[in-house]
Amino acid sequence: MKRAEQERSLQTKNKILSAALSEFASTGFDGVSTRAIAKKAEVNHTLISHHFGSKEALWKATAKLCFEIYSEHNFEKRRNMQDAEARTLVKVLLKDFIKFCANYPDIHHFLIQANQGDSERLDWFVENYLRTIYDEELDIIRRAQKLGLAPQGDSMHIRYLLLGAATSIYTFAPQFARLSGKDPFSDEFIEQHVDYVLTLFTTCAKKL
Amino acid sequence: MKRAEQERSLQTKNKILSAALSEFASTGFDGVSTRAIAKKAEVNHTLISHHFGSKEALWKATAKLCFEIYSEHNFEKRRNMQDAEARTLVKVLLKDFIKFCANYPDIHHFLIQANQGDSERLDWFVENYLRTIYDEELDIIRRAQKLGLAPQGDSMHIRYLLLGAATSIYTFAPQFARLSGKDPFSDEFIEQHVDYVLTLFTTCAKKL
DNA sequence: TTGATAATTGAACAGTTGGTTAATATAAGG
DNA sequence: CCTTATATTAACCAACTGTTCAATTATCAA
Repeated sequence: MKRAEQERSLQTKNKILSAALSEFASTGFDGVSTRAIAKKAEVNHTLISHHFGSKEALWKATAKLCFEIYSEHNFEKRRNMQDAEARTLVKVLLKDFIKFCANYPDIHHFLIQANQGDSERLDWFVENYLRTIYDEELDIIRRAQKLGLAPQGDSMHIRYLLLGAATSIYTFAPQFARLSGKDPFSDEFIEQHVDYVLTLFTTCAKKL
Repeated sequence: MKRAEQERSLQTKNKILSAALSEFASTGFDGVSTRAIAKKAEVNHTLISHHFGSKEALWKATAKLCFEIYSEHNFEKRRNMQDAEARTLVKVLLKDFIKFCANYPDIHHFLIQANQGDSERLDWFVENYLRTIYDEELDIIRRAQKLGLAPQGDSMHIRYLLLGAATSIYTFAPQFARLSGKDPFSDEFIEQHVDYVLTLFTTCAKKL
């Protein structure tokens, strides 16, 4: 008779996962040891093998976590907005996307590192999760384009322009902080950042 | 009686440096071994210690190389354009910046990794090179803003928007290639990319 | 050509670190 | 209480780390 998974187990797994996200994000798969992850998670390092089987499996679980955080975040917004006017809806979605980039920089870092590392892992990630996400995102971009809320052109290309504009200041957060003396993670800054990016894209669209 | 450095020595140093740039760019300082760099450079691994002294010193030499590539590239453009009309000059400078991002993605990756790694190394980099570069860049951005070639607002912030928009598709090049089936490094694509980014920024500026 | 110096090589050091496993101990559930 | 789930400890052992040193080869000034 199997026994249900204990609450305790879930907690350790979550501690490990969030440490893994942070570590994989900063140095990539090869740059991080499972021991370093365990240390950050304040957990015995053998528990990684025990709960996830292998480092590779932990990485995949972390990738899945990225996807879930993103999806959940997105889903909630959409549900709350389902009966809004199309124009308002799309604008809120764009705004929220930018805010998400600012609030969850580790997810973006994780993706960057995945693009530098082993190509089989990237293949797996693209086929299992990224393709789904991007299909949805391209849909939003296209709707934004029709409503004059994004520049015309290849929607995939526009997506990367938006992504880059939204994230670059966080990819270079330590550098930016040193050069400007500002804290890019403060609430006021994030609000201002959202305005900058949104203005850049929407006013450009109107003009075209 | 000291003897001049041999041509042979310069060649090995350059082989090591360009391998180091590529390796540090993809996995960062801690993620790469000097042996891996030497292998990529097709050079005996002890030559790194011999020519550069230490891994740390090699990293700094690589950082300097990034700066030099960038400066040289910039300097040449400006010299060729010095008697052009201000508007044309700034437009060419922006265009060239974007093209540079597309053509030298490793330099951008190197910077990304430097922002994830040890903070003392980043300090050193910022104070010795980055601050100089950014002063010049902000100057160009401000001139572009005055001429209506870039959106209004904090010039440092605008700079990061531009940087992100210009580089993101190359930061995610493997992913982008898988999702779109296109080669972002082809000449036609780069031309198109420059158009997208430049249009995004300049038309937005006009509107404001 | 030769002697001195620069450049390269191969071997080795002296640890550290890697992921994983197996045996043992503790906690929780039925 | 007894079984199962979870956590800990110890250990393996191969691979890798940055660096040093003596030995070799290449190059140039004299």
